[in-house]
Amino acid sequence: MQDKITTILKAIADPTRREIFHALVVAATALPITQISNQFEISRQGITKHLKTLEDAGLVEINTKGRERFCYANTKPLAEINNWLAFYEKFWDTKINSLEQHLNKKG
Amino acid sequence: MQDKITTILKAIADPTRREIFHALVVAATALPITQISNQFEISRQGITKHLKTLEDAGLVEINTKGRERFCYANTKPLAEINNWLAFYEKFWDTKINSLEQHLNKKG
DNA sequence: TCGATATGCAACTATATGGTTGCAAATATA
DNA sequence: TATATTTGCAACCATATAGTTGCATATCGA
Repeated sequence: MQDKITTILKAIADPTRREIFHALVVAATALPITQISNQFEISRQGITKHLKTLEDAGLVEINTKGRERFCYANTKPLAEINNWLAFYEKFWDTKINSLEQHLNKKG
Repeated sequence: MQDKITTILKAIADPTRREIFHALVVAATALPITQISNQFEISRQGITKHLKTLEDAGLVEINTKGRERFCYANTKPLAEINNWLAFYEKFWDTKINSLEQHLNKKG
């Protein structure tokens, strides 16, 4: 389907998913789905879908115990983004505005 | 509409847009739209749409000169992502797997 | 002035996405 | 065992997204 970095970026590009992810990161413990969905306005099924997307990106891991499914955040895949950003960091302040360069050259 | 970080993340979540952005970053000079679209398989209008999305995120700035529109990359908005990531970096290696913690507690 | 080039706008299509509801199945508990 | 709880699956809906084509307009250069 799509590459790893795209999957990760799409997962966190949605504000609701970022909220879910954040809630899981700051939680001291793994949380079952219903308990997560209680913290949000949208339906449990909506939450489940978001969790699936986060799981596909490796940002959430889910472990079944009895009838419950405990979810916890895994922040490691975010390193991929950091990695992607690293290349462009070089340009953050040092790069001379290339348009101006261009226009100056041409007059 | 949506907040800044969401706009930026959505902009770079698309692989084609990341390619366009990359091409502009590594270009030594600002590039007119047609010249950019020559580097890609999709139509010029497709490229224009992507450029609009990147522009909305502040990742591309466009300057008209005559009949041409020169595009150049601005990497600075990426700092927002770096900022967002910073919080979670704390958890990258130090965090104890919270599910295991939880399960161990319960037996 | 006339033709070629660069672009924007609008309409359209197909598919992805974020969300919903209803229902069935599995597990826990009284 | 009967009931309540947690969940997954499937169908469905509305909107967003990625892409297309056609056409009009503005500018450049001969």
